[in-house]
Amino acid sequence: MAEGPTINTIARHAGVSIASVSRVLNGLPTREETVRRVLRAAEELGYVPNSVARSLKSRRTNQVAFAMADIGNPVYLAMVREIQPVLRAAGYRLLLHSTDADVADELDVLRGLGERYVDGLIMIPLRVTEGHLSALAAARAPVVVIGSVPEGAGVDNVRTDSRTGVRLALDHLYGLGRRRIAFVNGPADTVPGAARAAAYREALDALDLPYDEDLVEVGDFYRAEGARAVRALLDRAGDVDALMCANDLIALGALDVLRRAGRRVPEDVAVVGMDDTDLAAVAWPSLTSVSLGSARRGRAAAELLLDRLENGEREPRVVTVEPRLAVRASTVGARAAEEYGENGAAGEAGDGGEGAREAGRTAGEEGIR
Amino acid sequence: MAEGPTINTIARHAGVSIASVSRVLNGLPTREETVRRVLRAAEELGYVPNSVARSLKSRRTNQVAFAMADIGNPVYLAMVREIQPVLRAAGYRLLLHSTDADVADELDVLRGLGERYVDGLIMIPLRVTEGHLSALAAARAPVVVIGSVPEGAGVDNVRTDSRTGVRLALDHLYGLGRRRIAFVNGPADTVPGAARAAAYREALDALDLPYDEDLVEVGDFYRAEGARAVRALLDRAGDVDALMCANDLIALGALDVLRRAGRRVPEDVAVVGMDDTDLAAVAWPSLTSVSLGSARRGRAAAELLLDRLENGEREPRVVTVEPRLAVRASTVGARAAEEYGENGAAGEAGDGGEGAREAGRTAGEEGIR
DNA sequence: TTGTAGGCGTTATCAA
DNA sequence: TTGATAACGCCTACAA
Repeated sequence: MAEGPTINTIARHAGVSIASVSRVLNGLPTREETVRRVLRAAEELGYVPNSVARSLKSRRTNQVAFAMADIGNPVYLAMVREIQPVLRAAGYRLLLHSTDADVADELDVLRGLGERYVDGLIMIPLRVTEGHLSALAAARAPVVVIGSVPEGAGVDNVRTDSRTGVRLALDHLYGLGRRRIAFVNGPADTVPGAARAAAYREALDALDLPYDEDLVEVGDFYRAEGARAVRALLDRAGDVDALMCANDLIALGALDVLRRAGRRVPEDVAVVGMDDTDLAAVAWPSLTSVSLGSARRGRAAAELLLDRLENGEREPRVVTVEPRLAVRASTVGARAAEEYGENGAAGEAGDGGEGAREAGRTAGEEGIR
Repeated sequence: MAEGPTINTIARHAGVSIASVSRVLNGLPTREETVRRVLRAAEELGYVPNSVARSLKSRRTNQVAFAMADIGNPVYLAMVREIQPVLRAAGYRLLLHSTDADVADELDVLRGLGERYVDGLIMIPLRVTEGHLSALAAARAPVVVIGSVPEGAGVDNVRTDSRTGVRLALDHLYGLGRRRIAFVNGPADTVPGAARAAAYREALDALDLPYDEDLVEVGDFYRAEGARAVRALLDRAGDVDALMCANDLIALGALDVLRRAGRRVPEDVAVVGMDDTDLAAVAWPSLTSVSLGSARRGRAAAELLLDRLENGEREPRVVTVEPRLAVRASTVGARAAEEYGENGAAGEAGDGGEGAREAGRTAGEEGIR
C-alpha cells in the first residue's frame, strides 16, 4: 500500500516540469522526446492519476447516486440494473443510497448534494412532501425523480401510469368473464396506495361494475400481509372470482392462501399482481402482473440525468412510461400462458436495450434468466 | 444550482479568517464570539463542506466499492443488502461495480484503486487468475475478496464451504431414503462449478453410493439450462429419485420439467437447490436449498474491510461461513415443510443482524418478506 | 515547446 | 485565540 506516485514524482523522474507531465498525460501537443520520457516514467512508476485531485480541479466527480428505499426490493433492483450500464457507458460510477423509505434520510441525501461528492442524483421518494419540494428546489446538483412530482418542481421526472395499469388488469379479468373482482391494496396513505385505490374504482366504473366495499381489503405490501388480507376477503366474500393485488408480493401471499383454501387458480379465482417482478415468473402458477416498467423507468431516468449533465440549462422534462400487462397462468391457466410467450410482457427493457444482460458464467451465483 | 459557498465566503461574511472558519466547523477551541459569527454565516449561506476538497486533504474518501458480476444476481444482492448498512453505519458510502463477470473488468477495478476514489474494495472475482493475484498484491487500497483465494494472497478473505454444503444436502436426501441422486451442475471450468462437482463425488463416497456418470449433467447456471439438463437426465436415467442442483435457478428449471413430466415433487423426485435465494421460498413446491450464507458473507466482508481501514497493518484474515440446509417442501413435502418453520434456515443474517430489514412502507415497491 | 505560478476547497502548522 | 500560509494532486494561463 505504498503511497502512489504523483505528477511531481514523474516530473522529477523524467526531468521535466509537472506542467509537461500534465500535458503529456492529457494528450496536449508536446515535443516527442518529452512525451517519451514522461510516458516511460509514468509506466515505470505505475502512475495512476488521482481522481480526487482531478475532481477538485474540474468540479466533476464522474459519480452519480441512486437513492431508493431498499435495494432488496425487486422493483428498485430492476431499475439499478438498467441505470448502472447506462451511466457506466458514459463514464460515471454509481453510488447507492438506501433511505429505508425514511423521509428525513431522503432529505439528507438531497442536502448532501452540497458536498459535491456526486454530479447528479436519481431518486425515488417514498412520498413527496413540502420538504422534498424545497429541498429539490435548493438542490446543488441535478436531480431526476422517479415517481410523480408536481408541475413546476423544476426537476426531470419519470413517471408511470398506474391508473392505466390497473385498468389493463381489470379489462383483462372482465374479458375472462370475471365480475366479482376484489382489490387487495397496501396502505392508503402512501402515494402508490392512494393512486391504485383510485384507479381500481375508476376501472370498475368504466366497466360498469359496482364498487363493493366488501371486495376491498387494505393491508401492507408484503406477502404475509397479502395472505392475511386475502383470508379476510374470502371469509367475507366467498364468491370473489378474481383478485387484483397492488403488488406481486401481495399476490404471492394470495396464491398461498388460495391454495390452502382449495381454490383453484385461475379456474375459481384469477389473480393479478403488480410490478411484474422476477418473482411473477417463478411463482406457481406463474403470475399475471401489471408491469409498470421498472427497467424502462430506470433507463429513462439515467438518460435524463446524463442529458442534463451535458446540458444543464434545458427545461425540466417529464417522461411517462406506459404500463403493460404480462399475462401468465394465474389468469389464463398454464396452457394458455405458454401461448403468450414465456412471460407475456414484450421485452420490458424496451428499445433493444436488453434488460437481462448476459452475465457470463458466475457459477452458481446468477441472475434470473 | 448556484455555486455553493466555501469557507472563504463564510470567512468574508463573518469577518474572520478561513482558519477560524475551519476551526469552528471542526469544533476546535475558539472564542465564543467567533464561533457564533461563523456559525451564523454558515447557516445563512447554507454552507456545506466540499467533500472532494476534504478528501484531497485527508486522503480519505469515505467511499467503499463493491464489485461483483451482476447486481441482478440474488446472491450478490443478498450481500449488498448486508454490506450497505454496515458501511453506512461506519460513515462510508457504497459504490457499485458490475463487472459482468469479465476478468479484464475485474482487473481494471483493482488497478482503478490507484485513482483513490475509494478507501477500500470488496470484490467477488469470477475466478482467481494469476492476473488477479498480482493485481491484488499491487492494489493501492485494502481489498476483501469473497470467494477462496490462495494462502499468501495477502488480502482479507471470506469463504464458504460448498463441500460441506453439498454434503448436507446429500445426507438429507439419503436420510429420506433416496439412492439415485443426480447432480445438475454449471460449467465445470468455473471455480464453484469445479468445487461443487468435487463435493458431489465426495459426498457420494461418504455415503457409500456409487458414482454414476449417467446421473451427472452439466449445463449452465440458468433456469432454462437447468430445465434442459433435467430433461436429458430423465431420458437417460428415468429412475432418479432426487436431484441435487448446483444453484436455485437450475432447481427452478428442474421443477418446471418435472411438473410437465408428471413427476411429483418430492414423492417421485426430491429437489435441492443451492444458494438459498429468495426464489426458493417463492417456488412451488418451495425449494429445499443449501444456504451458502450470502448475507453472512457480505456482512463479514464489510466488517473485515472496516477493521482493516482502521488498522491497516494487521495480518490478512480468513473468515469461513458455514453452510446450512434450508429444508422446504421440495424434499419433505408441503406439510412437513411447515413444521420446519417458514423457511428452514435459522435466520440467515445470523447473530441478531437481521437480514430482511423493515423497510417501512414503500407502497407497491417492496422487498421480499 | 516548456516552466512558473496560481487556484480548486480544506486542513493544519506556526507565528503573532 | 487568531491569521497568514503551506500543503493535498491536478490543471492551465501566462511568460519565457
